[in-house]
Amino acid sequence: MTTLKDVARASGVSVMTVSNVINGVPRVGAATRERVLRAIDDLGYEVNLTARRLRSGTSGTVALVVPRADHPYFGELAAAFTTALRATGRHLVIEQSGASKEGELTALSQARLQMYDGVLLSAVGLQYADVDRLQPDLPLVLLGEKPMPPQFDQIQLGNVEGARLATAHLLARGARSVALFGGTAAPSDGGMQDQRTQGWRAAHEAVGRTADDRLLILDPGDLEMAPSRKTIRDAVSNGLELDAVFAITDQSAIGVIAGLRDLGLRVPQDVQVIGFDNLEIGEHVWPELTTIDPSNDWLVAQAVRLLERRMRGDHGEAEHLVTPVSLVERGSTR
Amino acid sequence: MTTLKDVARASGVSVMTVSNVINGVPRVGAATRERVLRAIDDLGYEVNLTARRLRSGTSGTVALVVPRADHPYFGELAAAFTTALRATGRHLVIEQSGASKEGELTALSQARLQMYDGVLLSAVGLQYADVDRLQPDLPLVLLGEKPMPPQFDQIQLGNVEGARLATAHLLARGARSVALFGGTAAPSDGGMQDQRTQGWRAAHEAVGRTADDRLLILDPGDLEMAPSRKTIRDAVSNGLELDAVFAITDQSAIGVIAGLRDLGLRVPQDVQVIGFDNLEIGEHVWPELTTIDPSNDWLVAQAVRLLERRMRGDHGEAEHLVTPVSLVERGSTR
DNA sequence: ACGGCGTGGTGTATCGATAAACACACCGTA
DNA sequence: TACGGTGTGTTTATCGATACACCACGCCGT
Repeated sequence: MTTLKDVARASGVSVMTVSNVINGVPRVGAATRERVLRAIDDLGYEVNLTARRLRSGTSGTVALVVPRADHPYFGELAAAFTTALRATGRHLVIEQSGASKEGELTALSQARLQMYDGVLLSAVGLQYADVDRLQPDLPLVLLGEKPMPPQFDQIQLGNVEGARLATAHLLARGARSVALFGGTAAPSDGGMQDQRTQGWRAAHEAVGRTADDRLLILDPGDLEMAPSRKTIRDAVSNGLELDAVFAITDQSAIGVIAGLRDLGLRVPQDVQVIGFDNLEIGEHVWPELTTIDPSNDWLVAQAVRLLERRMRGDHGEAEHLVTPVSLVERGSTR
Repeated sequence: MTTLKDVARASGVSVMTVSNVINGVPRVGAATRERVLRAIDDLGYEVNLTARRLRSGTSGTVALVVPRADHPYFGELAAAFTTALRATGRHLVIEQSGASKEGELTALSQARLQMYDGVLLSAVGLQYADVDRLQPDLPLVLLGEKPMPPQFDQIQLGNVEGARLATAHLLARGARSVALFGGTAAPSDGGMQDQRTQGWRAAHEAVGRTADDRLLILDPGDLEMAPSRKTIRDAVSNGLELDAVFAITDQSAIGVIAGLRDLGLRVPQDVQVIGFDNLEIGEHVWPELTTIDPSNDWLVAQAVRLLERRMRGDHGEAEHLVTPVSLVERGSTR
């Protein structure tokens, strides 16, 4: 590998001058600059970023900590962040936390280790207190789904509002028994599933009804398609009567639709289904999936903006944002 | 940030001794080691990987260069690699090349820049000669879909065989006009699309027929769902007669199925459809997608194995592997 | 003639970790 | 007493890039 020293020797100047040429420092004469540039070209020199990083104390890399990288929602998120960060010349490294507190803490400690310039943390297992203990100067944006310490920037999806919108849509379309797929029985950590459950209840109350807890179907395991499919099938076979399902994620909604089809039920004629996330795939499955759009692009743009601000050293007031949500009506509801 | 120096000062020894304790070098007395470990604990010291990297000349990261990170196939690939590499303590960075030669060359030059320990390159735009020029000691595994210089390790999907299998399946199920969606008119770069087109032709010849070039529908743009859907719709509306489609990827197959449905055609009764990639989603859409399984897990495992070998400095003969493929029969074919 | 100043460029120390050579006390043995 | 070996630590140099202080030189005005 060729280094500054090689270039310096080849062009008969000091390493410092070469460094200055590379960084566009104006105290280099035109002739010298010419000579150095030619040498750089001849030798095919490229800066060693590791060295530059050590010197500057930055890494040019941002970590995205997610529970599972292979879930389509996080896949789309990761791709969007990769693109958004490239515009600022930074790289994204994905850390999988396995949705556990330990995994997330490890990732954060790794974060210091790797000298990431910033961290985007999709907190699932971490609690308020865990995050509260973190050094407050770490450029960290919480994509948290639950209440988190105010000293950190934070962007939440409009979970309650989105779930309310979804449920209200089903009710408005004549549904009488709106099951909630993937909810939580009792509010526990205030996380995403809690919030969407809350929206489901709120929508019922808004029309003077009460959500029926027997229609609350618990998360069958990471909300993946295959277990979701089996779970809804078992629930309905066991006599659960429903004419609509609000599935807490698009991924599980696709599983739910598959499960209903296994039973010979038609969507939306027999059972209406609505999801949450607005995955690209939802537009092309059959029936096309009605869903809630959580404005992911907006979330990504804001997260990058906030992170850039922190990475520039701004220690101003933390921002707490909630994404706008909207209903995307397609064929899986009437 | 606390450094070795701080720990050394706190425990009254030299930095080198601290370093030795951390790295388990056995030339440290038990009492001293105790003292140092306590200091490390007290100060919450963690090694600075950037410095270690500069010193050791490695980076602990591997780059995966793909055309588009947001395509589900590459998403699944990236997640699988992230997991596989974590087992060896390494990180994955995803570089998007935009499927262009320039993008891929930039990524490779970046690769040197970033001092990646290795590169997994899904070559689309690069030609034989471009890759041939690369320094042969770069730990590089080509996930290339086309013929590449023999000095590099290379894993190809069983494209020809898979496409043959897919087409043969359709023919065996009584299809008379098997369209190829996303093929290439004339072999150009020997890439994935050429190879799968070749398999489509081969399957026809194997049963004494000749593939009809009017049934060859060109790639409408990155094989994404929305353009695929529109393209198949236009083709059929314009009078193209077909009773089966081999879509070159699952992603486009899902678009094709949606497009056919737009026209009121039933899958598989009116038109059978088969894909290629065995994406997880294919199992849960309706009709469930018949497809070719390219053994992705096998590919990932082999790629990591080969890369590890190179990163260990092995300069032995390069391996050229082809993944085994198999037919996954589901509901989109009869 | 001489101090002052701008231009162009060079040494030196530093970021944090580590390999390799070196220092030194202590022991047994000839 | 002299000498080699062993067990523990320390010093020095280095990875490659860069911040900062400093220096050489020519030109100016007084």
